[in-house]
Amino acid sequence: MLEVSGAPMRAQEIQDAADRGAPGIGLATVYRALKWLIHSGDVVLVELPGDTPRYELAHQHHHHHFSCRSCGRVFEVDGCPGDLAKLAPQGFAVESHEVVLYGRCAGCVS
Amino acid sequence: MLEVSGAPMRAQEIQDAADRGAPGIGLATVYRALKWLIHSGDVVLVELPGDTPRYELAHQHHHHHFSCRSCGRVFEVDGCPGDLAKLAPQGFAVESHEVVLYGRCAGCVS
DNA sequence: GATTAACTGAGAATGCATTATCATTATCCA
DNA sequence: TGGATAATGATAATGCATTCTCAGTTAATC
Repeated sequence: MLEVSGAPMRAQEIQDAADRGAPGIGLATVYRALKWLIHSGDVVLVELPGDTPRYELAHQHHHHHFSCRSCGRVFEVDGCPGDLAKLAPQGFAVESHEVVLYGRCAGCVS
Repeated sequence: MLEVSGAPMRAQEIQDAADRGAPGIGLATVYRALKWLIHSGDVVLVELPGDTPRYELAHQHHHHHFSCRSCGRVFEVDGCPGDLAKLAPQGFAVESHEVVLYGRCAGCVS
């Protein structure tokens, strides 16, 4: 009933996609569905610096994101630099981290 | 004329600080000054996921940020995990990256 | 000191994502 | 089929950072 592509989508993009399958879907309905899905843990809010909020299917595995400066699309990145706790100053307790890569995606590099 | 602490500050915080030194400073003036300073390269806009924009003095050295979940303050972190280009999928060109650590700062850990 | 130009602060206006409102429509069950 | 209840869509309202507006003030020039 709610199609979420592999990449994090903006609420507006989700509405567009939903509207393509079932014309007449309102933004309010999209937000209502997102509210549920986030609450149930099926969807996760993804906020990248300087970008409007996006939503993606909740994955079990830890991952990060790649933002293409050319086309604006956001991709998931499986790898992780690993232990970043040692970067923090003495006495700081690191509980989690976010990594965002910027550059050009395969489609925009060529 | 514009005092910027070691940590990235919100526009509102900058106004508060400026107002303390020279009462009557308006937000408009703060934004006008920021516009200049950013344009001249002396100040950099720092956007952390899910947080309101902050501004910090432009440093030459590459660094990242630590956001304290307890007190909300943001600190600079000198270290860097290094080469993150290998995390991206085949064919993706990584040009830069952002790393944000979350946890508790020294003051909030104790 | 008078005139002009540049700057300032207060508050209105804007843009945007999100939420609330509410009349309408679909669903369910007797 | 009818009536109660829940879901929906359009749109207005909200909250927020930021920009615009404009009258008043300061600074600069002659």
